[in-house]
Amino acid sequence: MAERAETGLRSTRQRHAIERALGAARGFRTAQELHDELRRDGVSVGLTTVYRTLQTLAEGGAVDVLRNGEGEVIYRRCTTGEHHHHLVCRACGHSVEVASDDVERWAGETATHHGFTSVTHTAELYGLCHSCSPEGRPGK
Amino acid sequence: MAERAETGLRSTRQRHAIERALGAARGFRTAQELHDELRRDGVSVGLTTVYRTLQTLAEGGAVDVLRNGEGEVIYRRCTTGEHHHHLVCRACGHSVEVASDDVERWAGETATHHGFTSVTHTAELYGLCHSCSPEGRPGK
DNA sequence: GCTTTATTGACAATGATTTTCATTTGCGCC
DNA sequence: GGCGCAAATGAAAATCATTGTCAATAAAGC
Repeated sequence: MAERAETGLRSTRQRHAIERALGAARGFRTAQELHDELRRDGVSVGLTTVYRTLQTLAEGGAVDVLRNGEGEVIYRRCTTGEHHHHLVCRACGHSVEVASDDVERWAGETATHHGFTSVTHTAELYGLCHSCSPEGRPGK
Repeated sequence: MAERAETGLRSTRQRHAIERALGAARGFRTAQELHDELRRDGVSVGLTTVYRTLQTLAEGGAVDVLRNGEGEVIYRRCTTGEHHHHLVCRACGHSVEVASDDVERWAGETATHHGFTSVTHTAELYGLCHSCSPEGRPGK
């Protein structure tokens, strides 16, 4: 349940294709988008396999996992392993990736203070990007 | 599409019940949890109606909408004032409310830096409370 | 080349949310 | 107080992303 890194894990055509597609993508992709792109590329891979492979990669820390505004799971190849959060525009969906050492520290300290372990956290910012902001008018 | 406040909108038993339940709830609720609580309260309201009413309230800005870690939509009565975050135990569901000035400041600064306005944020911590922690064994 | 066993993938199943549509019911009006 | 219509309700069916099932396939090691 926690030992898998080198145990099994065969090198298959499908896994390579999925990793390549993920690497080629600049941003986040849903499993289905990735599946479509592979099909478009002429690579035949089952949707189930895409889902499963992405999960496996995510467990191994090879990809970042989060959710888009609609609750769908989205994946991205892990950029140097450091994790960050997102600032999303409520109006147009535009998103910016932001670092957040402060939040990481806060999460860790708060959890420890309350005796929690194995802590993960979510922190998303929602607002109106400058293109969507009604200038000079404070929202709501 | 933006004019509805007084147009239609009848005052029904169901809508009142849902609003009351939301007000009584301390934190976020999924539509289904709310539905269960209403049933438990002896109030008969259709699940469909709960979903629809929550959507309507959300559109009107009366409730905050976000998603829990599993991608489910969760609602909370809009408390534009003070807010806090939650540290939730993954295993038993126990939750602790935590203040977080650091996060508030980070959210504000980050948003401003990127030109966003009307920013709100969510920050939830998920972990294992000390009762559920496998002592001495790091998770996963 | 052969065996073992992880992997694959078509299909069924799940579960939250939405849609459909016939019935009910606020609410303004007479 | 009674009518009528559009909004609201809700049970059941439809969606849709995701997960489970399981027989067939194909790496890796011998």
